[in-house]
Amino acid sequence: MKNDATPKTPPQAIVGFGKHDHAQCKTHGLSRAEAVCAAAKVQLTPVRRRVLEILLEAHEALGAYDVLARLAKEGLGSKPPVAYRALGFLVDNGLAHRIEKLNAYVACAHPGEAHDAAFMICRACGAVAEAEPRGMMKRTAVEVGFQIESLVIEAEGLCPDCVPKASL
Amino acid sequence: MKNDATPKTPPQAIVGFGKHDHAQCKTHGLSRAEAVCAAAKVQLTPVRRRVLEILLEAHEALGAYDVLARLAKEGLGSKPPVAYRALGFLVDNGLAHRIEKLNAYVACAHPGEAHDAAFMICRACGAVAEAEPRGMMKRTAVEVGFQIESLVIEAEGLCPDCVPKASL
DNA sequence: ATTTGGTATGTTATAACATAACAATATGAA
DNA sequence: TTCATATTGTTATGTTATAACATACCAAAT
Repeated sequence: MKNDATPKTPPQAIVGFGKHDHAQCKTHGLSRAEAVCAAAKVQLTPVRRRVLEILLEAHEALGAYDVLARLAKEGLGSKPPVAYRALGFLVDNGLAHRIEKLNAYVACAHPGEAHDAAFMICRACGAVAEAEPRGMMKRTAVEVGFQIESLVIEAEGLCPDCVPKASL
Repeated sequence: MKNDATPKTPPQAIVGFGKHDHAQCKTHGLSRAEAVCAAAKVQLTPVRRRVLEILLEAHEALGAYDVLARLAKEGLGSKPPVAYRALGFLVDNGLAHRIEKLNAYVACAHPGEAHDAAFMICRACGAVAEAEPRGMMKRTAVEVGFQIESLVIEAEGLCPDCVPKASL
């Protein structure tokens, strides 16, 4: 069943930069989240579920206060910790990622257990695409004896849609 | 403050995790900075020079307000913009890097023109080692047509000194 | 049925990080 | 000198984040 009555104007990808069926990636994301939470024996509560929906609906990375503003409009919480805790939960459970360069959050493209990710962030339109971080740093780390616990790889630049329009 | 759990005893590396001649890396960093600024026809003013010294002297990444506090003690400026401008100048000219995960700054290990870098950040002692970001994301980006302008690669974990002491 | 323990949420207050906007001053070139 | 530009100083505010504590809820143990 699909409830497509939510056309949020420009279709900017979370997974990639191309167009995609947004309603589908939202429903898919939610059902994956249900499964992940059930498997991990953690609760996808109304607030957490709604925050994930908000991220899935958004066409770009959202700041904690952006999320909070949306929650507040729906009476789901109005104070920073509410948003930060829900976002923290989603990140901890591999359902969302924090983009350090933007102090913002996006729904994970491959929900499952917590994992590293690499992002390509378009400075022009704000689109964020998730990529697989391959080896790279891992080798360097092993060489020097550094034990990687988490890895942030963030590229900023222009997405395929924006390259042609680039002024600078 | 942030990293007060840091044992101030051992000299922790900026370039790597091993010991090193700290006085030397400081004087070397400063002379490289002179050359870089001369070549780029930009001014290494007293404030900027002192901020670079502060970073070179520090044994860990410093927040802008940490830097500011040191400047203030010396009468070189006491308001946030002073520190942020100097740090911005150093980053823009490849003399320092911003560590997104920490909202903090370190002197660059290979001063020269602006360049990407990868960091290994020890969550236990705050030591930060700079590594060379090799290929990796670049290929993924080319494949999808993303034009990388800047890249952040940040690993967090335990440095070689802290692995043995690891409790968790 | 009550207590207890765990998880989640609500709230206050504040810490920590960052920049816009404008004034004052210094520096260098015409 | 005079103008233009770069830098610094300052005020005010904006933005992001968390500590600390209170309350609500549910489920298992007594």
